[in-house]
Amino acid sequence: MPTSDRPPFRYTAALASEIEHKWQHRWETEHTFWAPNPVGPLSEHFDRMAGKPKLFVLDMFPYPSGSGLHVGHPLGFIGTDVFARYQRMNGRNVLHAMGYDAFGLPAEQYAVQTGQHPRVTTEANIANMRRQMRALGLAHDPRRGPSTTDVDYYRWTQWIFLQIFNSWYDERVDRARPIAELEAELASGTRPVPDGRSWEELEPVERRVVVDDHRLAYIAEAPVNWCPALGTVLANEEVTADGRSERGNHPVFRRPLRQWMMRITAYNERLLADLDGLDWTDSIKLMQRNWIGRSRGAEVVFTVDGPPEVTEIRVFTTRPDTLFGATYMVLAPEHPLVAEITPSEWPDGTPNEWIAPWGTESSPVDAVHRYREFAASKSDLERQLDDREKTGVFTGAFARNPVNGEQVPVFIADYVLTGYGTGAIMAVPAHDQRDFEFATEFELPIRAVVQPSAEWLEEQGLDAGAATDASAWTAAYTGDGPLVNSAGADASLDGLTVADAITGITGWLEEQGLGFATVTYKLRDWLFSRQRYWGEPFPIVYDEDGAPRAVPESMLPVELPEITDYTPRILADDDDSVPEPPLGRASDWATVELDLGDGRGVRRYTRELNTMPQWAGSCWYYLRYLDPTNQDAFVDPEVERYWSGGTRGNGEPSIGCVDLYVGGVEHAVLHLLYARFWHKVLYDLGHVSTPEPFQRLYNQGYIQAYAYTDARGVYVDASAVEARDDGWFFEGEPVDRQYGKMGKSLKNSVAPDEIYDDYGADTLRLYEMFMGPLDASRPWSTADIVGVHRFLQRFWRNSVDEETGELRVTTETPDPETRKLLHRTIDAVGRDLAALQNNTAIARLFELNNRLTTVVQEQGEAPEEVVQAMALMLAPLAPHLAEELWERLGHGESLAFEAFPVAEPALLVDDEVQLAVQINGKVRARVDLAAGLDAAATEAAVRADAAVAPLIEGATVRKVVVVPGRLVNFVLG
RNA sequence: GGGCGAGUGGCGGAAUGGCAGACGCGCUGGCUUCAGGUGCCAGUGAGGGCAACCUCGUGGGGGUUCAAGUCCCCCCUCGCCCA
Repeated sequence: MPTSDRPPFRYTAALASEIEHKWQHRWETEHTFWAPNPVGPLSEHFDRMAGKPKLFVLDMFPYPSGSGLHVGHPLGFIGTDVFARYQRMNGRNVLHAMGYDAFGLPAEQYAVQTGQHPRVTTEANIANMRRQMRALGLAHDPRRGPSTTDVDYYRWTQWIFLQIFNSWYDERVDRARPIAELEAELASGTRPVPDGRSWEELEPVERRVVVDDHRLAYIAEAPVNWCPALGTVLANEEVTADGRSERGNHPVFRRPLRQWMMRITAYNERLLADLDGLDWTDSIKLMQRNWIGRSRGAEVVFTVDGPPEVTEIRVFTTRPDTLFGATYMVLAPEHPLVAEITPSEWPDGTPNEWIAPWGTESSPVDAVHRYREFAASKSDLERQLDDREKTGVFTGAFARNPVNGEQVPVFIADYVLTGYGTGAIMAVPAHDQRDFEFATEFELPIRAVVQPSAEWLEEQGLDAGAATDASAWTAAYTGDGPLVNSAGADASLDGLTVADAITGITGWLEEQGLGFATVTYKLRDWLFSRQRYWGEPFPIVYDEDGAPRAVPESMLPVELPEITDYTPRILADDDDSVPEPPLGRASDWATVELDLGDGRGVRRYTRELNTMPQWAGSCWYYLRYLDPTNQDAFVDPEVERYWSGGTRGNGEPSIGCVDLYVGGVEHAVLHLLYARFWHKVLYDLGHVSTPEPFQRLYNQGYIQAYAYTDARGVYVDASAVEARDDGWFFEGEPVDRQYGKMGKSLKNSVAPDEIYDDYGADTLRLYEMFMGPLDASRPWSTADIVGVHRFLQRFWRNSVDEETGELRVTTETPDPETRKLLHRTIDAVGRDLAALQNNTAIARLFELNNRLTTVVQEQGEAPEEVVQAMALMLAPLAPHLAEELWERLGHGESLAFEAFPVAEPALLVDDEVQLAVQINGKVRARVDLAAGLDAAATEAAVRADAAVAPLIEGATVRKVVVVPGRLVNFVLG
């Protein structure tokens, strides 16, 4: 509310709001940011884009939360908007849009509590977020904002699932192929049936099993993380290190269940190799590589003697060189051979401590059973914690070490995981820390086979005698050294280095048929089903033979049925509880009569009752942005080709679809890995034209905020805390200050709406971009906003009379100094915006505006040349104010497509430069010289300078370093 | 424990190996048609000096270099990822 003293046309929150609403409305009604496709329904005005290169800018898909946006959320959105607007002014056809990743637990949990259908909550949340986004002035194409929960969207999620389901990975050509081609190869005999029989011999059901075993989406009985409280299974990544659910912190149990899996591991090598062609930071690439976890090693065959027959146990080891040091073996508790090798009686002389923790009175079978139950209560992550006490139990079986025929006891222990390697290890306690701890716990022999360095022995306080005798060691030695104690009847490794020993023993094992070199990966197949309601239904039905059958594409979408109770249920209230998916209660829907078009006519089927995980919808949304209204395809191939590929920053061809992808580092692994995997499948099947989804990835930082706790440790409303010299106070009481993520729980959220009310959206945008580099996290400070607001206010005042609202610009040429600064600013701002360095671009604009303020004070008017260029430079950052000034300057059209100003090169060079003159590296004088002098002329001129001459007079100049245009350093002797 | 990244005024942050602290907040002083948070101008790393200037200064210690916030080694602290 303007008070009497406030000029009527001052740039206040009220005026900003008026301008912002006006332009948001104009952009919407004039379709300013509609990015035309080359063909199809969204191709209107494509001719205007003829010859312009495309640019696809993408933000990570937001989840529409019930509490709406706080000021931390839009940081990346503003960053991409500034970049997109800048590139639009540089002549690119820019696609920038925003959809919603709207399936997921919060809406469903709210539904469980209130009975409100998740769709109602979800749509209200989306509407609220759209309103908040629109108020930010983001230049999105509003036609391209799907939600994963739209039936028209998840229809295509289901379609992609079917593509994956109907594919297999052909190792021979290293790509996915349609499953029909596999069937043809099996039928023709080009490809043998795995069990050696011929295709003709197989019953139809058996044929299905063979084929289903190859599919990229398949059903498997697998140990999963079952979370009864959430009523669903979780992916490993959704379970914390202490065995609880990441969401809600509920206990999680290991449990074998029939689940949908995605064969992402088929793509291990390509997911690794293709990272090389992406413009991602090294740290993100490293995280992906670590997650895939490729390691070379050898598979070695150990044998367990008798009854009834010899059993082979395959172990994977990265250290086959230490084979002579293997003094026991460990199988994962879930290993399928455990039951087979476990005898009914303990062998004579079994040490008590091997079985004691699980009951000395028991038989091996009992002990193994009890231990397995114990292990099932632990998550994979928990089981791998180094500092955990090692637990395990002796199975009663002994295996034979292939290199020396030694008998070694076989244990099961939860530090060995089924999913990694072969689920079995040879334990070399002397050279593996976990094995060492286990061996110490169970008093197993520890045999040194790699001689430690003298340095290590000294650190451990051991004498030289301990080099080949590990009995006194207190830790495993994992370094390099000559092999010792490693001679058998047929092979000796003694004296070799670790690397040579690995090569040597691997070769020997291969010759003997006892092992071979191999590679394993940490990455495992992706658990793809959830026992939830609010997700995409699988387009899968089962008939009486139990095999999954695809719902034909023509019958998509398979819509979510209406139900009234969303509560997860457990069918039995004990350890063997089985999840009952909520969809099981939609009995009309769960059983269906269909003609699958397979020639068998209408039959009765039951539907898959699980739903897809939230990752599914976010795996491909960027592709739907390209062609969101297409009813015949998930994206038109021509449209996809148009927006994909292109040129990288370094001029090389792009292998990705999206040119710039901005989002938080928390998605560094899972989302990016899953999306890359789906994209590669689609690529193999010919549905997309690039092998990768995201060419350039940029991780924005976070806006964090201070939070305050009172004497009880309870968070208090941060906005009501006042800072005094002696600390922070809430309602007069002292409080403690902490620093953390902005959010409801810390009571430190600031809503963008508050900032619009006090300053306007342009100020908020500018502040978020100015407060630091986009990739750094920094604290929010509402008090600092006034700085950028003042800048906008001053620029406005420099251009528009605050009393009359009239423009106050002159067409006269600005003075030379001002022009020079203008062109330097243009040069710097252009470079900064292109490099996403919006903070320094804004600082340059401040400097130019400060100059402009002086000019206006002196002359009463602003040079139009400067105002016009500044409006254009400000357009990506504070678009509403820029548009308003542009219009007042007499332009009829939006400046969204105006060319960004270009600096005149002549004005970027100085005719005179100031050089620093250093004596022994310290600045002692400054000298003004004509620009462009070479080193010799510079030195001569500097020596001749009156201020410099006395500094070097009489001294011996040992060396002179001249950096023309910058400095001269005299090194005196 | 391993890997990656970061540490610069009271605060947010600038600096192709070349004059540290751009720009903004805050603070100090002043101006105004002003009671008041968002008007305007100037000053503002620390210490010293009336001054021009001088000394010190980018987490700590060493090194490379004519020259180091920047490169190398060790250490400390924080963050993230992995174990």
